[in-house]
Amino acid sequence: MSRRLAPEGVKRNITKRGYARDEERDDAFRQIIRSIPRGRVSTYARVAEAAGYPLFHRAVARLLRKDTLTSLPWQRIVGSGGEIRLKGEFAEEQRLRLRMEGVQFHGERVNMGIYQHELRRWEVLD
DNA sequence: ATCCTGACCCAAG
DNA sequence: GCTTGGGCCAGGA
Repeated sequence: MSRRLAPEGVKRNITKRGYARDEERDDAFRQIIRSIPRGRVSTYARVAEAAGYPLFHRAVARLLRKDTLTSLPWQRIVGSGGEIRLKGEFAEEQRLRLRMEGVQFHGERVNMGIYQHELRRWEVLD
């Protein structure tokens, strides 16, 4: 069976909790993140929006911080404008990983004009 | 409940 | 170009 993530009718854009299971939201994020191919990148905000949860960019960052070991290509998520948002050695690790995938930088930033991946707005589960 | 902080973002200046 | 302030959501103290 399949279902749309963030189905119609789910309330969004409101500041109260509890309108969607956090786990459901995180699954939506994981789907989107895994859809980014090698050598391409996307941003926190775009992942959130594509998953059906605009304004939840910070939640994407939280997930990546906590969920690094679940085979997510975390290095492919960067800040708007291609900025690396990790700090210190972690930022270096991300740059290294991206460069190994062939992503080139313009100064400190990823060249988004070339490497930004156009995300599909929804994904099918199962 | 309040306060602080963060792998965020964007409009202004 | 960069810096700032305000907005955003959620987790932890």
